[in-house]
Amino acid sequence: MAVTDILKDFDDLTEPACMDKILMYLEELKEEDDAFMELLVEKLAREEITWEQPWYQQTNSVSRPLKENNEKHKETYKTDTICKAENDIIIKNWKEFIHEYDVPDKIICLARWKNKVKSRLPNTPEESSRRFLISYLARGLQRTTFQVFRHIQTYFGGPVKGAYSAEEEKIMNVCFTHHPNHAVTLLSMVLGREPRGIYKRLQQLYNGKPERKKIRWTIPVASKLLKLLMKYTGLPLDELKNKRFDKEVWVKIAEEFDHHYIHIQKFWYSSLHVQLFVKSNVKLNKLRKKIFKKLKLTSYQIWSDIRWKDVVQQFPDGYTHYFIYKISYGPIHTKPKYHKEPLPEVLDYGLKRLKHYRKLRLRTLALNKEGDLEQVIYDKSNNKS
DNA sequence: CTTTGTTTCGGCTTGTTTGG
DNA sequence: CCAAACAAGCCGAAACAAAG
Repeated sequence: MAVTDILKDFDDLTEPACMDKILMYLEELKEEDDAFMELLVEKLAREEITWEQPWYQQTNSVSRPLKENNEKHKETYKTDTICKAENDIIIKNWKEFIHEYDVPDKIICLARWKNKVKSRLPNTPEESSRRFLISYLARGLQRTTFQVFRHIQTYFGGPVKGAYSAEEEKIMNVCFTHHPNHAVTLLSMVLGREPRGIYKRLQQLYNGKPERKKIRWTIPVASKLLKLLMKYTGLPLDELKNKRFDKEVWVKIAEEFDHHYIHIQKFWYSSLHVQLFVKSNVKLNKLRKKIFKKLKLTSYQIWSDIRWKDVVQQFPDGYTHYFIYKISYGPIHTKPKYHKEPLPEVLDYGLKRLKHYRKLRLRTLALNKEGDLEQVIYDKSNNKS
C-alpha cells in the first residue's frame, strides 16, 4: 500500500479507525526493517573488520559523534555536508556489500531501523552488525562512521522532500490528535521525511502561526537598523564587517522593528552588509558571470555541492556568502531539476539567461555627516567591478 | 554515575512562494 | 521581475531513556 492511500477511504478524519490504519502501515514498515536487521545479524554477527581503518572510524559507536581528541592525530576528517561524490562512494560500497553478502537492496531499512527493544550494548549482535555495515559503507571516505550513519539516516531514511502534500497534511493531523507524544517519530517513518519539519508543524499546532508581516527596507529604515546595530554592539561601522552577533543583539533590535529577528538578520547579511562594505561600482550581471565562471572551474558536481562560504573567499572583502548565493540563484532556479543536473549545464543555463536580465548595479551606501545612510553615486570614470 | 542509542530542538542555511 | 517572507532541510548538542 502507498502512503498516500492510507486515508483514502475515510471522509471523517476524527474516526479512531484512521489512526489504526496509520499504525497498521507503520507496523508493516517496522516488520520490514526488523526482517532486514535479522538477516543482517545472521550474515554479520561473526564478521570482523579486516580492512585498514583511519583512527576516526575506529569507534565502537556509530550513533554518537566522535569525541574530540584528534590533537594527537595528523589525519583529520571533513566536517562539511557530505557531497554528491561522497554519496556516490557510499552507494558504490552499498552495492558491493549487498552483492558480497547477498542482502536485499533496501538501504532504507538500515536508515529507519531503531534500536528500541534490543540491548544497546555495543557488542550485542544488532549493534555490532550495524557497526560493521556502516564501517563498510564508510570505506574510502574521509568521514567518521557517525557522519556516515547520520547521512544514511537523513538521506535514505527521509527521501521525501519539498512541500507537504494534502494527503500528508491529513496524516499528520490524525497523528497529532491521536498520538501527540510519539507523533514525530511515527510520522517521520510513515511519511519518509526528516523529523525536524514535523516538529515545526506540531509546534505551530500548539502555538499558532505568526502572522505574515513585511518590511520595506528603504534607506531610512536601513539607517535605523545600522544605528541600532552599532548601539547594541558598541562597535563603529567598520568593525561590523564580517562579524557575527549574539542572538540577544538581534532580538533587541527586532523588538524595535516589531519583526522577527531572523528576517532582520537575513537582511543584514544578504543585502546591507554588502551595500556598506563593498567599495566599488559593481555591475551585478558581470559579477554573476564571474561567479558562474569560477564555479565552472571547481569540482562541485551538482548545485547543492556548492559551499558558498568557500566561494565567497574568492571575492573581495565585503561580500557575504548569502549574497553570492542569492544573486546566483536568480538566473538558474527556473531550470527544471537544477538540483540534480550536472553543475556545468546549470551554469551554462544561467549564463544564457543573464543576457535577458536587467542591467543593474549594486547600490552602495555610506554614512553621511548627519550619521544617516546615503547612496554612494559613482561616476562613469570610476567604472570598475 | 557511565555509556550508548534515541528524541528533541535551537540556530542557522537552503529552497520556494508571495505580492508589489 | 525583484524583495522579502515563508517553508523545509541540515547540523550539532542537550535532554531523555535504558542498561551496566
